[in-house]
This record gives sequence, structure tokens and C-alpha cells, in this order.
Amino acid sequence: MKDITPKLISLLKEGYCTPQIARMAKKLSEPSTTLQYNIKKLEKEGSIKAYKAVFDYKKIDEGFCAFVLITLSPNEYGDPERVGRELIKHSEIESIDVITGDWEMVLKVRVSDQDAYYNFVKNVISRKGITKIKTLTSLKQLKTEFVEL
Amino acid sequence: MKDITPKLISLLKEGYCTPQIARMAKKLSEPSTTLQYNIKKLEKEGSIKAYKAVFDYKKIDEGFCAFVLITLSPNEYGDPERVGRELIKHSEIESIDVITGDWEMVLKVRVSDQDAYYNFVKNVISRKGITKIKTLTSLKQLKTEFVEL
DNA sequence: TATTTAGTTGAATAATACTCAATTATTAAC
DNA sequence: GTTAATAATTGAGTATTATTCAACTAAATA
Repeated sequence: MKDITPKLISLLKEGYCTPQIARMAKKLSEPSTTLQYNIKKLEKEGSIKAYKAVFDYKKIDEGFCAFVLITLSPNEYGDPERVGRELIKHSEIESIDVITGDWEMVLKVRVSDQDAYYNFVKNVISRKGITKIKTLTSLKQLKTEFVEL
Repeated sequence: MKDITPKLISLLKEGYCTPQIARMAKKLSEPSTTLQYNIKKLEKEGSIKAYKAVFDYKKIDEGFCAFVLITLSPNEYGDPERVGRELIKHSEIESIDVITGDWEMVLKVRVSDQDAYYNFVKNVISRKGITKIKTLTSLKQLKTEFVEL
């Protein structure tokens, strides 16, 4: 039997959703055309980047979650975004931030288990420009993407 | 004129969206009823927690983003989830994780600016049970919630 | 005040999700 | 292996919903 679930998850993780205008209109007691107009405005000015699904990642074989604190080599200090942009396409990475303080970057990463994380570090993170990393492993996730778990 | 935008943002941040089955069906060349069935299954087994919008937070007055590393007092070690659950309802908090290592918890927080963050720390974070915090301020966000910015 | 621009809204239409029943595939029991 | 039960796929029809459009109202600008 064809298992389309992985494809579905992949699409829903980054988009392929849409606002429920009628439901919001009821909730706010406003005409749906008014919401339509205002939502389109938010989209046009780029305030809304995507509509997507939030998962209980334990249940879709992405139970291992970690924050990766990254130290860049001195010659990358000037352009940490360059390193970041090379990481962006990796679907295991939920977020990428350039930060202040003891580290230069922080990633939030989701993979299936510790083994997969080891491979991720080996193949994706261990690259020229990244000097040192510190992993904070999540033991329990209470909230993610503004959604309570 | 009535400004419903804040209400819209608030609703869309945590839900009030729905999958675009027809669009995915085209993309995957599968009948939409098959997708319907599989998506409903994911929902029923709790794999999908919500459908929501992702914003360019700079454009909706939430330009200040920080990771908060938290050290708990020894008498809270046993039940870090208790502290976490009290934080969950705060809409400024994007994520809450209990972690291993030098800290017990990490939050991802979004507010309008540094002033608002100061107030957030004062009013929400500074509470019994939390001994020490370290803030990693995001200078540049390249990706968030699996969505490229 | 006049003029333009931005925002609101109801009515009509187009698109989409959803329901249901029939069919096929998979699994479990004997 | 055969049978029974369960799970998954699918097309046709219906109910909802998003979208379009034009009329109207409010706000901003000169």
C-alpha cells in the first residue's frame, strides 16, 4: 500500500495550509469579507510567511530535539549569515538564529533519535567555519511554535 | 476605524487554519479523498496539534527574539515541568523545553523590543524556583518554525 | 471643502472540504 | 492456505467556504 504520510508531513510542515476565514469571522462577529481583506493585506506586506501544521514530533518519528550552540571560526565572524544560509535547506533544522554572547549561532534541530543526531552533527554541522558546538538536548517539550503540547 | 489585525494575528498564531487538501492532491497526483482520510488519521492519533500561520515577526511588532537559558533552584530540580506549566499560557513564549546540561530549561521568547523584554523578565521569569537566567539575544533570524525568512 | 485613497460590507460565484458507499488491500484467526 | 475482520483507497454528490465584485463608508491629503 502506498504510504503518502511522509509526503503529507513534509508538505504540511512548511505550508499547504490556509486560514479558516469563516470560523474566525464567527468568533470575532465580523463579516468574512472584512477578514478576507485584512488577511490579504498581511500577506501582501509580507507579515504572514506561511500557513502550516504543528506536529507532536514524538509521534512522527522526530522525537529527538536539541538546541545547538555554535562557535564560529574567527574568519567567519564577519559573515555568520553565510554559514546560516548554507544550513537553511536542511529539513531537520527548525530554526536558525545569529546571536550575541558566548556563541555566534543557535539552531533548533529535530531528528528521530540520538543516532540520527550523531549523523546530523557529523554530516551537516561539522563543516568549515564551525569551530565548536554545544548541544542542549531537550528532555521534555512543553510548548513549541506557540502551540501547547 | 476598527483594527481587527491584532485579533487576527492572535488567532492565526495558534490555529484557525486548515490544510489545503486540493492543492496537495494536485501536487502529489493523488485523489483528494485519500489525502482527506490520511490527514484525518494524523489528527485523530494526535500527530497534528494545530494548523497556524508563521509570521515575519519584525513586521508585527515582535521584532525582539531571545533564547532564555534557565537555572532552577535545587528544590525545583525534581519537577521542572511544574515551573514550565506555569509559563505555558504566556503568549510571548514561543517554546518551552526541559533540557540537559548546564541549564534546566530553555525558552524562546518574542516581544516588541528590549524594553518589553526587560518587563517580561521582571514580571514573568523572575519567580520563585528560577535561580539564574542567561539570555541569548537573536541578532538575525534566518529560519523559524521550519519556515525560511 | 474637494479629492483621492484605504477600508468595510452584502450578494453572487467559484472552489473546496466533506460525506458516503463501494471497492480493494492488509492483517489476524483458524 | 482460507476465511473473516479491519484498514485504506477512491469516485460521485453535497455542504461549506473562500473569493470576486461593486457599492458604500471612512480617512487622509491637498
